[in-house]
Amino acid sequence: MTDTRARLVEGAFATLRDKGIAGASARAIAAAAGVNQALVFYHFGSVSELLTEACAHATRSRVALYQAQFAAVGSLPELLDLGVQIHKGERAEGNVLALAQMLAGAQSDPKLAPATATTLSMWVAQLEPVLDRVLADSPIREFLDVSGLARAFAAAFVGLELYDGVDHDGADQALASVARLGVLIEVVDDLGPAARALLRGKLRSLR
Amino acid sequence: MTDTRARLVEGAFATLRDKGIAGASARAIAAAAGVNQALVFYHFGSVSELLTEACAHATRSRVALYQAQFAAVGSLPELLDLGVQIHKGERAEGNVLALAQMLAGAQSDPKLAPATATTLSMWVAQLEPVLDRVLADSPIREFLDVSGLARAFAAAFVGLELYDGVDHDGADQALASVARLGVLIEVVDDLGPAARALLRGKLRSLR
DNA sequence: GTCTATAGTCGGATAGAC
DNA sequence: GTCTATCCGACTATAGAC
Repeated sequence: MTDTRARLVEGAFATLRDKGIAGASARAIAAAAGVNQALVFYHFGSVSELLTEACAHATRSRVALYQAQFAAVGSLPELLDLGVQIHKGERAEGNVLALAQMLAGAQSDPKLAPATATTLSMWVAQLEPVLDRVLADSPIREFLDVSGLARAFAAAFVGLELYDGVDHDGADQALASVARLGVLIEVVDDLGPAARALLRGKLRSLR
Repeated sequence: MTDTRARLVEGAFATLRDKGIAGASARAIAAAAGVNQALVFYHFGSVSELLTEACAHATRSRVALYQAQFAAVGSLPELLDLGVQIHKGERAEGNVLALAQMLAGAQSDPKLAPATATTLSMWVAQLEPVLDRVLADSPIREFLDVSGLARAFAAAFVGLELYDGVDHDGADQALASVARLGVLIEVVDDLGPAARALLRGKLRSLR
């Protein structure tokens, strides 16, 4: 990737993060990148395409960063703790916020939708096998839709990030309560063979 | 409220829902309301203030609509079912989507933040007492932060709504999996006195 | 209260010099 | 590949007629 292209991609991401989708104009992006405004159109054709590229690039690098940590997770509480940790890291970095802005923009600009869906699915793809793994021994696993849960968690994350922007304390409280929910499930899993068999039976009867 | 004011409030909401925060200009809103563009500024001073008013008004009326249903909820699965139902109703109506757009806009326009936080807290205020009530007899209640959970659910809802805009099937799957999670908690609550006491003890030791 | 008209700014996008 | 210059549409906001 040439220097100018890279600067534009970086500038687009920073603008999306700092000024939101409503403020991510070609001029604002070019200013953040320190290049001429016309180059946005020369290199990417349109602002939407540049934003698409920026979002994909940023997520690729962040997902790669966390891959090892996802792989090291061995229990649900650990996974939720990693989630809290990622939330805090990405809040500072602004990655999830940028994704949220893309999601908001995609509701009315169809050109942004495919890239946004792909970006979100990159996080889901990380989450799903881990969730599958930590629930492997649990009696509740066959009752749950792991793939759906992974999607729900990813979407909830985005919502929490947006919430954080208008009520920081409230969002922190919400995040902490979710982390506690993980411990709860772990405890249930650890009730002993009798309760475990009872639980399994009850769940089976409900399917 | 005079006719013009009411039309503008209605038009602002519709524009926010249909064109997103990036497309909610004074001109677009006035066109949707069928009134002159200058009247936005005469009646509300600025677009931000009109959006603030529109969001508050829409949420007030929708929350009132669901109040009876919230009051009738007697169990966690019922609450989650109501959540799914509200999600589907509001998806059609566009209320949660409008809130999501306000949240996205508030990240970069501080003038929108207070109204957005208030709007979200109106949903949380509905949710919290119900959550408190359906968990009243559960051994897990004293381990959970009900207020935080209510906030997490509200934020997750917003995230799911945004997700829905770029991947309808994925969002539906996510929503269904969350509803199943409720049944799971109910089943755990219903394991019998022995397992219940055991669970209570384990949770106490973790506090 | 409502309208027209308009000032002034910012936006996407392109043409053409270098 | 990069720049300047520019077209033209859309925007916020206001002034002033009615």
